[in-house]
Amino acid sequence: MKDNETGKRTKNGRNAAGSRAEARRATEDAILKAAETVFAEAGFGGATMQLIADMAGLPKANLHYYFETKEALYRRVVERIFNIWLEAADVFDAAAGPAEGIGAYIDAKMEISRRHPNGSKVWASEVMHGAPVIQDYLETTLSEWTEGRATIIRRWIAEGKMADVDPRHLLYMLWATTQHYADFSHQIETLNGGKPLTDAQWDAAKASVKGIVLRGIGVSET
Amino acid sequence: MKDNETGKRTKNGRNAAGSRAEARRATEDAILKAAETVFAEAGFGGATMQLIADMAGLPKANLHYYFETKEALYRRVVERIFNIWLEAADVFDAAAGPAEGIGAYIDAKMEISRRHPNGSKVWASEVMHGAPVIQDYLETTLSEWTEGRATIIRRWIAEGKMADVDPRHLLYMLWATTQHYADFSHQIETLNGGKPLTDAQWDAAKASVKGIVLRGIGVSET
DNA sequence: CTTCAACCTGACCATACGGTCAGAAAAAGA
DNA sequence: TCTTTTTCTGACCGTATGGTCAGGTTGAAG
Repeated sequence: MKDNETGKRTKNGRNAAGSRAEARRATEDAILKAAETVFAEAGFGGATMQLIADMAGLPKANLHYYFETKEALYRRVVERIFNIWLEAADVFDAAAGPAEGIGAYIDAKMEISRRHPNGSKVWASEVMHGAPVIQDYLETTLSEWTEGRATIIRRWIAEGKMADVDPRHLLYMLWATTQHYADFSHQIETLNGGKPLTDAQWDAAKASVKGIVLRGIGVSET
Repeated sequence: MKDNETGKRTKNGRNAAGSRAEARRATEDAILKAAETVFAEAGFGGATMQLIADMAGLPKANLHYYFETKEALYRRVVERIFNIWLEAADVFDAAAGPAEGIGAYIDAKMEISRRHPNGSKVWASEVMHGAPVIQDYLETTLSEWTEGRATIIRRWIAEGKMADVDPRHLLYMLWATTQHYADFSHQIETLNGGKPLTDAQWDAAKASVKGIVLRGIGVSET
């Protein structure tokens, strides 16, 4: 490939300014972003390094300079979305009661589905295929997270702040309903006349989910 | 529809139970079942004809005698689960009101998640990757199905039998929550101490989902 | 029995994939 | 400037995959 850009920039023009470390991070980010898209669209088995390289605008061999293997790259993509996923928990912990906590959690997770649909899909795909690369996360971090949140929910129930429902199944319902808008976005889009949800429709979706769930656990919406 | 075989017997009077047509169907079924498992575990891209052949106990070349290509085989697997999926709608239509109809629909779909987890995963995977082979189903059959059920729900709302919720988002919630128990079974299993849900736990899951959803739409459980 | 179509399969093929590597180019350091 | 380190890349390689095919086997029909 030829480089006929102005001399000041680096060859590919991507890392015009900044230190070596910054340039490295920027390239890694570009690769990770492309990989997320390709893995989401084709699955791990269907994705090819060549496709990821093309989408990132790099030669394939360069990918292997930044990420040893396809598995290593995939793992990084999965870890990335898992962290975003976990961060949504913060709103849960800070809440005084279920209306606030669960309502905010639904909002946060719906926002993740909207902003990171590809990451959600990669995560769903990974778990669906038996979590071959993040089984340890499920057994440690996620397990602890779930137990912690279940404890909070049980306390709210004991305090009479919400109906007596099984915390586990409530959490599964929250995950399922919110992730559905990312993982099945194509189906939703098709049923929406082939068009993505508008901002207003996203708000309606959030309101609908919150409305049913909160009423379902005996909490009046705020 | 298959025309009835003449029921003839072989010259030596042997039982004709294993007629040619029956044998063919049995082999096709074995292949489809193996394919469902492999596609569910590895995704379309990760699945190999060799793996499917091994699981079905046939030489690979034999698969191509029954199914022209990998895609054709995959399509048949997807169509199969889609039909099972649609059948669950029957309980919806026969119902007099939401408590009955939606309650029975949840039960039916939870039962599908339990009995056909692999099929559910293949379906989810297909939709997640943009429905490359069943887009037409989404646009025709599923679209009509959804509109029909939405109409029923709107009627129930008009008759004051349930709260005024958006039928679409209610349906998405039903699909999401029930399918979650199939698609994310591995995660649920891990969070359940590494063991599959017992019969009692499945009953609890059903009850929990029905409880929250029905209360959420202002219907007292029956 | 003989015939014939349906069924089955080992061996093979072209392709595409993940990954490697020698060495060029660029940047940093002296 | 010259040297060293990091970054980049075209060309290449071994392997595994989806698919093919010629020829063998089976069993029903006549």
